Amino acid sequence: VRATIYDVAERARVSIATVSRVLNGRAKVTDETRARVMEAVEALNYRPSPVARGLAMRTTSVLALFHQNFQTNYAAQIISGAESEAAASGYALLAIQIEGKDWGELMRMPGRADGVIVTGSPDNESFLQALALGGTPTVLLGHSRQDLKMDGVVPDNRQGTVAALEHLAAHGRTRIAHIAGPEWSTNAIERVQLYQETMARLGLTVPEGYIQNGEFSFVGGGKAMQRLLALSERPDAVFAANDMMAMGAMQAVGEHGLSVPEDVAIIGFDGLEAGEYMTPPLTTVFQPIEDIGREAVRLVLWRLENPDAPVREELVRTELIVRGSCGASAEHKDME
Amino acid sequence: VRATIYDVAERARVSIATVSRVLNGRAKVTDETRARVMEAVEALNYRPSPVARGLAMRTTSVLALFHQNFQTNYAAQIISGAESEAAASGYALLAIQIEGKDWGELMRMPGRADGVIVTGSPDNESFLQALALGGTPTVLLGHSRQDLKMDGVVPDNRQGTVAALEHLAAHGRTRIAHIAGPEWSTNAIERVQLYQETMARLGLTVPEGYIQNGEFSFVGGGKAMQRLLALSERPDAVFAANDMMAMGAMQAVGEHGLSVPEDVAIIGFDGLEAGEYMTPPLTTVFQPIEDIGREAVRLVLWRLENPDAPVREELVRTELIVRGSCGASAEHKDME
DNA sequence: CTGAAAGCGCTTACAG
DNA sequence: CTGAAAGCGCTTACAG
Repeated sequence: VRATIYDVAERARVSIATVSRVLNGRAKVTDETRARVMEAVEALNYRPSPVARGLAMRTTSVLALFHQNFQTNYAAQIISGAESEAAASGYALLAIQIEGKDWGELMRMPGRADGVIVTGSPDNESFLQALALGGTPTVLLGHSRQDLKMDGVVPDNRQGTVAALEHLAAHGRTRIAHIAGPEWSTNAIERVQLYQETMARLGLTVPEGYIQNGEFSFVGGGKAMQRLLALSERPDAVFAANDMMAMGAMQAVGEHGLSVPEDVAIIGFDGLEAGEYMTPPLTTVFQPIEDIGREAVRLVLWRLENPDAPVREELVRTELIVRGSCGASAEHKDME
Repeated sequence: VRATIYDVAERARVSIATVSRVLNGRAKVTDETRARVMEAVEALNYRPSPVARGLAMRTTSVLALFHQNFQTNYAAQIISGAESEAAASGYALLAIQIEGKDWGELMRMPGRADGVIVTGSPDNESFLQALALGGTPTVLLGHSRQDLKMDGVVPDNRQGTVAALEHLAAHGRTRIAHIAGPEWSTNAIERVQLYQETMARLGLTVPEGYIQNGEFSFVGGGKAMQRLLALSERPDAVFAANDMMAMGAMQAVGEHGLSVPEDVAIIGFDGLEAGEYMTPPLTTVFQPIEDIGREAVRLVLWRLENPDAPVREELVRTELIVRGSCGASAEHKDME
């Protein structure tokens, strides 16, 4: 029932080629024919079929975003940033949750898009391999892959982790534990390594059980904290790989009859707005999540234009935001 | 560089029609030719082009989700639910933020999808009109539209609002104010109406200034609360149209030197996990947001199959969850 | 500046 | 069961 380019051409008494030209503004067209065509377009309420155009131009004007699960604040921010940036360049955003899909389902999606953004994930190596083989330009969130020619936008995990741990150490904490994120996140994995590395450099020991997995969730963070509190050598500080886990940990500390930051200082990662309103407010390593989503889109679009350029890895600044949960907010304010 | 159906046909020494048939399993094919085709498919790493298939079949296997802004927990849950449900039926989900796009940009998107889900919004009436005119099956979040033949999935705002207000009244609150959501949300608008209606039925007055807009955000809720606290007849309770605003309001009450629930009882709407961890925990009207997303997808898919069925409106249950912020959690527990 | 025609990569009657 | 051919709705050399 929708009008096609043929209907428009007929009404405007021109060829479909001309209709196409005035609509795309690529070639010279008489003002008069242009007017006739536009009149027909209006009258018939014509909208070109993106699908047909896609077939003809071998391009979809779609970008696909793959992420483990969208049901988090982090995902919401990535999607929001990516969608606005994509839209600004005329692209639509396909949102795809990796969780719950088998390999076959996943592999059906890239064909729908000109470019792909994937949460960096050692977990789905075979998916990345297939993606590389398929030739779809891909940017990773969390790392880059020289071997697969995939660009990446990665937060400065080193800077953030080091700042957090040094801050805790500077304020006298010595038994600093780590609540880690899930295996599928390269960011989470990198933060564990940086935690270990930095602890060693600071001359602090990492006793058995000081690294607990909290799966990036509030509940997981709480459980991880409970395990830490059950340790014989109870930690006096915790660095969590994201804010949700840090908040869960705070709550667990309270339920255990201890208090934050007196008994256990806590620092999270992300800089979620919600942390600001906890009691005490959550100290955190801020990363501009929405910007990371935007940057990822810019990177794929750039790669589309520069297929042969060397792999790029964009490092995004992180920043320690000292609030109440690390027990040093007053001093910090003086220092600023 | 990607193999096409022609490459496969050539290698398997059959026609492209046969390749198509074995891939879609629609017609009878000899086991032997099937094997040859599959071998070629594997060898060439062939994946049919969704775009070409789309053109030929006049279908995209894509659903589009329009929402004001994705940067909220609510949006994350809607997307997550909608995407899983869509994927389960072989559809991909296009995520589109209405905010920041002009009419022309918006209207380019429906052509990419077989069906559309839109956050109910009086604000973009002309968009809905155009959608109806275009003939794309559409389901609305928040209401339905008989006149435009659009189905809807709507939370039971009446049940939730009435339960919240009656609860507050039953516990002796008489000066109950309302923090409303933005104009673009039909849910927000309906909640205002139900607030007024229910207050009247309960014999409670709604003084000038007792309805303040908080734009569905934490900050907006805080500001709305400040305005309420500045009123000569200060409210002793607040019913907010969502949890983010309720949390912002809680924080504003604290900053004003008053306490929740003693001075001001607060009830939100949504049932976000975060509310559970506030101090005090937020009493709220729960609605199954993720399920609403799923249901919306089921509804469009159903409409695709039943173009001529009468308009359907799915009512989704809501439920008052009594926690600390309304000042009645102890009694309530006894009642259960 | 404008038109006729080929082509994008599939699906699906229509024959056989 | 299988193939030749038309068609889906566009874009874009190629002529004129």
